[in-house]
Amino acid sequence: MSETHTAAEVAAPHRYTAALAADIEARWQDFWDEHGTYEAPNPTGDLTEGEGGAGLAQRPKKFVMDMFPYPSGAGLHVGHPLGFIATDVYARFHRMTGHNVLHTLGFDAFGLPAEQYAVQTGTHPRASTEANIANMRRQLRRLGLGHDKRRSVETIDPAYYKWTQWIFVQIFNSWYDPEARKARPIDTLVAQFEAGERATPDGRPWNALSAVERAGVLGEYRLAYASDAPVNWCPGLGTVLANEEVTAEGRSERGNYPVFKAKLRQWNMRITTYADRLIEDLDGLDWPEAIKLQQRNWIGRSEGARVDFPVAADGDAKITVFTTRQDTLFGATYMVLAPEHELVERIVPAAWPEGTHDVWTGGYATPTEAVAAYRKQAAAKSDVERQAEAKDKTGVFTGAYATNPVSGEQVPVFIADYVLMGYGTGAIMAVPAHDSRDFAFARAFELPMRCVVEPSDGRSSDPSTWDDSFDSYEAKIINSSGAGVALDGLVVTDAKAKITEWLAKRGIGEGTVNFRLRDWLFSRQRYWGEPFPIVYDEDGVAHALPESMLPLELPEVEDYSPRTFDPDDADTSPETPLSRNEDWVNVKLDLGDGPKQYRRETNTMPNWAGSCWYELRYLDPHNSDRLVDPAVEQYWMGPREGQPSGGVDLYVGGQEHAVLHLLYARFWSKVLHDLGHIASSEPFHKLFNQGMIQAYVYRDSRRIAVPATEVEERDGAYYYQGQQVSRVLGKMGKSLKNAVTPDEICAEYGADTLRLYEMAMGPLDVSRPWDTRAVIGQYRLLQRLWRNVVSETTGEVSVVDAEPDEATLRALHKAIDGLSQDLAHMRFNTAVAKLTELNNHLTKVREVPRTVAESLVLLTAPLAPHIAEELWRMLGHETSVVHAPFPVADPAYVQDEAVTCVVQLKGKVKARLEVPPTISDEELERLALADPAVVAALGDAGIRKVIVRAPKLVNIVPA
RNA sequence: GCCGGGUUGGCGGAAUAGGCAUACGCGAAUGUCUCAAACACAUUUGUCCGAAAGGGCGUGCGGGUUCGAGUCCCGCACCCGGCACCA
Repeated sequence: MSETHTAAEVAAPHRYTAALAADIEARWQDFWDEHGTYEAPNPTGDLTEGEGGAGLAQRPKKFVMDMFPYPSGAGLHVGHPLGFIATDVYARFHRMTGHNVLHTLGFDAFGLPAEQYAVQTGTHPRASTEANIANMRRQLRRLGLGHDKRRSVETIDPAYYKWTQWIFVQIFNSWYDPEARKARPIDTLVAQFEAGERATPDGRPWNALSAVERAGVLGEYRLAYASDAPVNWCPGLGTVLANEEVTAEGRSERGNYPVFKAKLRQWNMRITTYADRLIEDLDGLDWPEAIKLQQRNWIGRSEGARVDFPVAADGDAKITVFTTRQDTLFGATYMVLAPEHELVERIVPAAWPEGTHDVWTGGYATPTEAVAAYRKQAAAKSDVERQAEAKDKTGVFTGAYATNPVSGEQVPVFIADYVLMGYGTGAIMAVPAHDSRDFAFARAFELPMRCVVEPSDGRSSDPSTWDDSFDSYEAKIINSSGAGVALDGLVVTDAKAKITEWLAKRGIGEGTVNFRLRDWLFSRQRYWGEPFPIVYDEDGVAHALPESMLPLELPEVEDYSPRTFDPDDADTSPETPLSRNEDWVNVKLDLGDGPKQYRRETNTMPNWAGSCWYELRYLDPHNSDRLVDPAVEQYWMGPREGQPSGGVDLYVGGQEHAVLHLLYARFWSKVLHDLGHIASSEPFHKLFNQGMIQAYVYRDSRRIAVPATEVEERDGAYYYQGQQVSRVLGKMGKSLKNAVTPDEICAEYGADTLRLYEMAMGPLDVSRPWDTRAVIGQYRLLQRLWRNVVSETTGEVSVVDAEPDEATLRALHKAIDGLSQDLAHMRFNTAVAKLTELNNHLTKVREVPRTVAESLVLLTAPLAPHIAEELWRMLGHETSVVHAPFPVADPAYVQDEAVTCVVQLKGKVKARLEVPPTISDEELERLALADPAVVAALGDAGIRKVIVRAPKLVNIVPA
């Protein structure tokens, strides 16, 4: 103790202060670690021990999970732990209501930032990542989060990524059987080929194919496959990216570099085979509708038809289009191929046909020149430019004509970049009268339009008079009769069905479903990721490593930095850091047919890989024989009542993962389920998106952020070093100079105060601004709580062994009831408010009865566990409050003895009556009409009607 | 452009199921304690009129349903998020 005691310290030497909080918190954090307080028992395996391990079968379980953090070098700011605190409160509440609760936290530690940081500072990514993890573990421990530390995983741990690689091998060694609607081992497909049940592409028997040919055939089926395909190449990052990692502006999500299309040999996951199931199974999940919708939109299912248009000059060639409006086939007056479409070379004639319109040729002498020029121009265009020019349609005539299969009409074939190679078949039939894009193109190129859907908005049926196309699903089809089929008079849906059937009968089309979703590009030209468990033999055939060779550890290399290029130089190609280690790349292995020379795959997996399945490893983190013990997985995640697909009971994280991580994880889950490795077919049953904690950003006249803590407010304006600065709400972060760390708040008030503040700020799913000033409110609450149980002068427990009075009992049971419901439904902000109300009530009671104090402490425990443990111990309990039973409300005290009934006159409150809650309507009406204030307000006016809602309301309507 | 979410005091927010608008907290004002300040504690705090009693007005804007609307319906404005030439 120092010499200079403040007056308050002298007057109240045992007040709850930051120093006392720090002492309490450190002690209990040590206690929890020593006693394994948060260890949840498994039904079998090495983790059957754990607090409350007995009677596993009788107790409900709860698997509560956060999206695990990426260990950034900047450490945590107060925004990061919001979700962690929420799940912790939720987990603690469920422990106290008798659940076996699994709650832990790992680290998603492979990925670009660690590597970029490592390159900048010259440290190995493992070293910087481990240091970051250690720092974050320290910061998180300070918050008193009740994690089962035995179960924490790190994706960079070889013991962990052994199983990431193992899962990759499972996916590589399977195919999707559309009949069974599930993934099956690739052997079952080979068996079909061998037995001749399934024909090879060229019809030869399976055993007549060479090993290379067989590998090629199987590659068309494997769920993980390498292929040459146009991919997103980002020279600035030196790697290729998944579609999901490219922004709408055609730039990289990380780093914001330009992204180009380049044809490269890359690994992919056949996620498209699961498109339907990924949509269907959303129905059984308890997810925010907004997120489900985003996933549905991303997968983008659309029903339509494929239709073949024979090329007029080349009887064998046909252009297959995908359309959702096959009912408008009679209105198709031209066709468009994507510029890259492979049919283009084949159909282009030597010369322009007789009478070719001038605007169609682009001013070139021959179709070949025109097409080549347009292709070049289109390829050079970035996605940004392409979108900016979306309204100005460009294109060029190929010189070829195709035959409309229903009208027999010859329609010109164009190429134009408004048709995308990656969607549908890369070719469309253009119906300018009923599609706005085709309409714009037809206007620009003076192409004919035919109205085949009767306009229902009063316009004429002559498209030449229109400003835009007409689109309706309720309208009737017109002008659509021809060779063998007539659609006139049918509404759109009926016309679709009829024409689809007709096309199918003729073998020139069929009803089909198309998806926006593409296969998932799975390889990266990076060092800091999981190596692929794949080697290539001398013929270039890929082989998966057997389980006995896993994990395939990430080798040391001289230079782990990616080869990056001028961000704008599209004519570059990636170089993998792993390829620089020749000793590692070239290996002699025995994969079952004797030692042979192989070459390793030198790409690494994307950073999503490790997060696609980590929930499973939490369950059985040390199992070296299996990914997860089936009995353990069944116990924690198996399907059950109301959770048809099984999964984690609660998963909390940010909205930014709506499609990426959540879609990938669902896909892996389904494959593992199909192959019989897990009982659950969805990883996360309930998903909750927490909002962001925002912070004010102050900028000076040069728009540069200034340190937020040094800004002063005067008369509604803000000043930094005398200069006025602007204020906007933004993200919290180091670069914006507005980050507040949990460490500083813990130092000033303690972790319990921080926890309460974050929970009290507002509903968990809403974003709101951080306000350091307001934190003190929760500090005061804890001081009041402390004072309600402990004397500030003696430090002794001050509760009395007396019966609580009626009002206190009602306040207590109301709080118990309110907190029970609020915590169960994750309404943490109102839970804190109710705890505050109870505390405020007890502050007014001179002496707090022991029984009430004990309940108060139990109610506090999920939210502020340290102070609750300390008070629980001081009240004489030997065991931790963590597993103490949460109080149960007595309904007799939840309801008020007297209810305030409002008496309204035409909806305006005129009087209040204190009445018993059981009062009858008749009695209440009598009382209300007799009330002097009501009589006075009513005056001479008669009564037309009286609405009585006993016991809360009477509304009188005067005549 | 399309889809989704939102708009309540000076601020964060509360309001089962259409029934007392503003719980709880911050801030502010006043007071107690203190030589003083800070802390803590107590009281007040939507707004307008009024000395008060009391009254008027109030949940983004305009309309509607209803005895009664922050809540339901129609139209509009603004803000935030997602998707975006997807055939």
